[in-house]
Amino acid sequence: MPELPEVETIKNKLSKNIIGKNISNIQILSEKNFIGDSEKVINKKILDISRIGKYLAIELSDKYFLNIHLKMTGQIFIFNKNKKPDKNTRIVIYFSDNSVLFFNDLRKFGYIKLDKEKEKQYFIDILSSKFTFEYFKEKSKKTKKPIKAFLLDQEIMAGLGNIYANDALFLSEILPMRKTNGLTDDEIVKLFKSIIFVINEGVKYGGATAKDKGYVQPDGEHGQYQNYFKVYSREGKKCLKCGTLIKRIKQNGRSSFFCSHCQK
DNA sequence: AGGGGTACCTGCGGGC
DNA sequence: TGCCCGCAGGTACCCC
Repeated sequence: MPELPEVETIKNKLSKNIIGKNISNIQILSEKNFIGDSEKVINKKILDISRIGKYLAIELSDKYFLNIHLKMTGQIFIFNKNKKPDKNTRIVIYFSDNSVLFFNDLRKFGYIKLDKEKEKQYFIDILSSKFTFEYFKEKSKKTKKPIKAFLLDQEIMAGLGNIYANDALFLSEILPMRKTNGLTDDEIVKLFKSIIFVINEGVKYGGATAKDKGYVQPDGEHGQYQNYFKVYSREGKKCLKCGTLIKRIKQNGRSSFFCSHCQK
């Protein structure tokens, strides 16, 4: 579920809520969703929270990190200690001030991993200064696969998922099945700008909350970017620019949405 | 090497 | 109503 804007929103809200707290206990309700020795987190203090791509890293005292990936349906909530786990609660972290962190995940793909270092620090995060136009252009010239797959490759640029990749292609008027190294220089410019734009819009609206079981913020608030989708999930609806009906195809097992008139 | 397909899970909604 | 199928915001792993 969550892409860069969703994870960024979670990071920002968590920062306000849990930095400085001490962990008093942890309860693992689903073994596969916690990796590492969970006992080691007890009595650690939360020092900082950072994000790279779709990964969250909670820095603990004694140089430990809780690396978190939410995959499709992971959620993080902060409640007071009276809140009872529900059927999707996989991990509960108790703080000494009587608040709790819930890790909920319907599909159980996500995880919290205790490690001695942050994950994927080599990633080029889209909101970082390392993600430059020169870098983007150089990578695109060397890539033969379809542009949609290129945008989703976290090793190239970290943060885009299916929603924002589709919307960035729509804004730059490029069809998702085009070969990456076949794009013109002008298209590369437009695409780079569109990526930055949609990611920032996603952050501005607090991410996209589209379904009951999907992404919500740690305080239960919903994101609003779903009200600003450009093509994503709009199959059969009118293109916002020209009125042509939006089409959907499958690429590498994922849906791609596009306007066959506006996108070339 | 790089690309595609599948696996990992659960639940929802549509068609018959 | 019930069953079967496709679908879901992600990525690791296998195979060619």
